[in-house]
Amino acid sequence: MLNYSVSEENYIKAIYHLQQMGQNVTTNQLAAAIHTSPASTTDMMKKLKNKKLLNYKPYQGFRLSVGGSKVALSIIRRHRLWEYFLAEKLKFTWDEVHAIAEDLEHVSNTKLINRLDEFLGFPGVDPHGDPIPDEKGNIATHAKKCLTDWPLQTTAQVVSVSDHSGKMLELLEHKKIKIGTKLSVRKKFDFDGSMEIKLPRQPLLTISEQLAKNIFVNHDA
Amino acid sequence: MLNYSVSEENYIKAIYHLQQMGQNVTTNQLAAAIHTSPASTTDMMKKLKNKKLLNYKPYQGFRLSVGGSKVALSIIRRHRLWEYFLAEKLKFTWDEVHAIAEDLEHVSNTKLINRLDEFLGFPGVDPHGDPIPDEKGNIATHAKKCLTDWPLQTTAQVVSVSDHSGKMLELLEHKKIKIGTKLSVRKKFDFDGSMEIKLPRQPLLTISEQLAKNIFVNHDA
DNA sequence: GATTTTTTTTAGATTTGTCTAAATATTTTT
DNA sequence: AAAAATATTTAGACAAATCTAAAAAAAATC
Ligand SMILES: [Mn+2]
Ligand SMILES: [Mn+2]
Ligand SMILES: [Mn+2]
Ligand SMILES: [Mn+2]
Repeated sequence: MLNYSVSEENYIKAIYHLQQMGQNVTTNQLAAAIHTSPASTTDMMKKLKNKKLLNYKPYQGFRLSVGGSKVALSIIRRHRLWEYFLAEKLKFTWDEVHAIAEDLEHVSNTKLINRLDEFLGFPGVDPHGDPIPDEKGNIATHAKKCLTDWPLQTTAQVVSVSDHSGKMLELLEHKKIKIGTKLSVRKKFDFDGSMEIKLPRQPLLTISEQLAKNIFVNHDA
Repeated sequence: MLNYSVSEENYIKAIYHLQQMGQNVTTNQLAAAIHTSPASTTDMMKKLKNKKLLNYKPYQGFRLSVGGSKVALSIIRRHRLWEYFLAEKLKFTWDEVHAIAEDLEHVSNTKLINRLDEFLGFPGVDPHGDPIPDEKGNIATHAKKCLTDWPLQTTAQVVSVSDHSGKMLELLEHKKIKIGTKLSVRKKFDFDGSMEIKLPRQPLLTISEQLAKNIFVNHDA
């Protein structure tokens, strides 16, 4: 696989994430995600189109081509393996790993990444519960659901969280919720969307709708 | 400490190494070391001078300032810690680590590097035997000597090697010489500079002048 | 369906790091 | 001490990635 600049990689990865949720990615969306101007984004889209990483027609938004998706998955693989390394081996907290991995992900040496993967014991998910693509770009798609959409009185297991901030981590630690935690929703209140949840051998907890929106669950494995 | 671009860091590090051996570093020397044109080098020297990292007067060559040396030592610290990680944890061979560390060294997050240092057990030297600066920029200066200058019949210990290529590694492995190996020089031949050396419990070995020039030794610890 | 608003693209500049070719300074040789 | 050779700097250009402001296209509103 060819090599891409740090900028190109950041755009490619951002498009990948944005196109997960919805149709074509728009210029403004991408510009906001990457903190550049829409004008810069258009320039880069032309370039990535030329390199056949992108399907792009002016004014129509864009999607990654098959080749572009492969590149994206390789960047995501690097990012998540480094996140795992930082959390597991260097004892960084959850909210610290993302920013550092944002830089490390651009060191694109295949042998390095595969050796790192092996050293870490081929982890399946990163510290936020997101799956790590394998060398060929295969990525596990566990059908997770937002906690707000989970049926009442049904045991669930936390599989991932979508907010990676220190503030969210503080709250989750206080409530003793982490990736893998089992819980069930006892009651939901329409007034503010808050809910009462039950963890094994713990008193009932109340969590806000805002928190619930950032927690993703699945059936107890 | 401020942040510098990848290019700036590569120049700074190269100057540091070049000025170790001799007086002022010259434009052509540096251009050759970094694989750029002399013109580009002059441009960069002006820039680094402006940033007070360099003492530079046109046509007179350059040396790092105190501040510039600190920056250089911080880059070298990152480089050598990653080299150690790659060799020790990811099982890369000696000749592979340098190229990868050349990229990793530019991820300049102090906390990352200090945690890595701790994780590795605060190693004193990198896989080639070169000392690793500490957080404050202190670097051990063991007074090593080139094997070609070592007195005959005197026990020596290999402390470092200056060629990091796979070809040199192949030869050293064949001769069973590595960092820490004890040896003494039995005989030197003026004709081609070759020498016979003795390792404990091994038959006499002959090595070329070229090899001896890249091996550095010290008194048996 | 015309008008207004929003989105996207284009035009033109700027910064960084690089190059080649030409000019200038220094060093070496005669 | 001139002349020749070498080293260094300057001049001018270019690619990449960014920006702001203006123009053009699309979408939303009336
Ligand atoms: Mn990044
Ligand atoms: Mn993550
Ligand atoms: Mn480097
Ligand atoms: Mn080294």
